[in-house]
Amino acid sequence: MQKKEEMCCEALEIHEELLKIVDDTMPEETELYDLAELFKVFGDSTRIRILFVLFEAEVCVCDLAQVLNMTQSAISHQLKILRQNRLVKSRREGKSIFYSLADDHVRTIIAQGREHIRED
Amino acid sequence: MQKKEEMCCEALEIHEELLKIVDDTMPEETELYDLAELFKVFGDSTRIRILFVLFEAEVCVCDLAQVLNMTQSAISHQLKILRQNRLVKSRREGKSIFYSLADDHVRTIIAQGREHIRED
DNA sequence: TAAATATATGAATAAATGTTCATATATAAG
DNA sequence: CTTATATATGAACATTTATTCATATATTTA
Repeated sequence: MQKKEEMCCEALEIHEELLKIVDDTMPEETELYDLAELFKVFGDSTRIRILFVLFEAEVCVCDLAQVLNMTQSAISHQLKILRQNRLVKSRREGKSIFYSLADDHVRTIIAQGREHIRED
Repeated sequence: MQKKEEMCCEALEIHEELLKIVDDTMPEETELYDLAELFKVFGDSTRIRILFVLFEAEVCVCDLAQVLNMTQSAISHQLKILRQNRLVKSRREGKSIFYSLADDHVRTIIAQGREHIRED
């Protein structure tokens, strides 16, 4: 018999079953961490703005900075985060480095987010 | 003629065109802010874990706390954020309050995130 | 080789965020 | 009406994070 402190809502059976289901379906600790890490990247309006620009064209750092009216340094720092999470890729052309979207998950994720906030 | 400081990458024409496109397609400031706000909610592994539990069942606060091995207070604080962003809804039943997913965007967004991190 | 341009990055600072602790609210039971 | 149970919440603290500033790296041009 369980101790009182370990019980909850007086619903012991449901609790046991829930534990089993969660144990079966909950992703590994590292995957949960990586998922949260990925969504953190989308959780900043500067990075969102960068992504919206890259939806339209391949753009160099200095154009991004000008279009978004931010310093080159701030943009570079954010591009590093986007790069590390494989949301964008880069390509050198002379002195400039051009950035573009890495894949289409970015578009899907942002599209779903927009749908959600539009539905109130 | 533009001043030198305002130029960039010596590619003036492309820059002008980019400005126009971005001006046409970039969402309003408030939408960008709301989007970032929404993704911030997904950017915490505790909230992600809560959502994974709610993928499987409607669960009361105290069961969530036990299953995730966290304090009731911590869970309640996070549920408030999930509620405020309409990712979960709640229903009272006696002394307990049961939480469930608000809609299916949550599943889609998380599924896309998982796909992204799995593709390296 | 030296100067100019484009980008990256480390350190510092200010702001945002998650958890804990104490406590408030709400419902049910005695 | 008093006590117990379930949940919510404000304040405090520690951690994370975005921007700025100064500077480093890399490429092109003179």
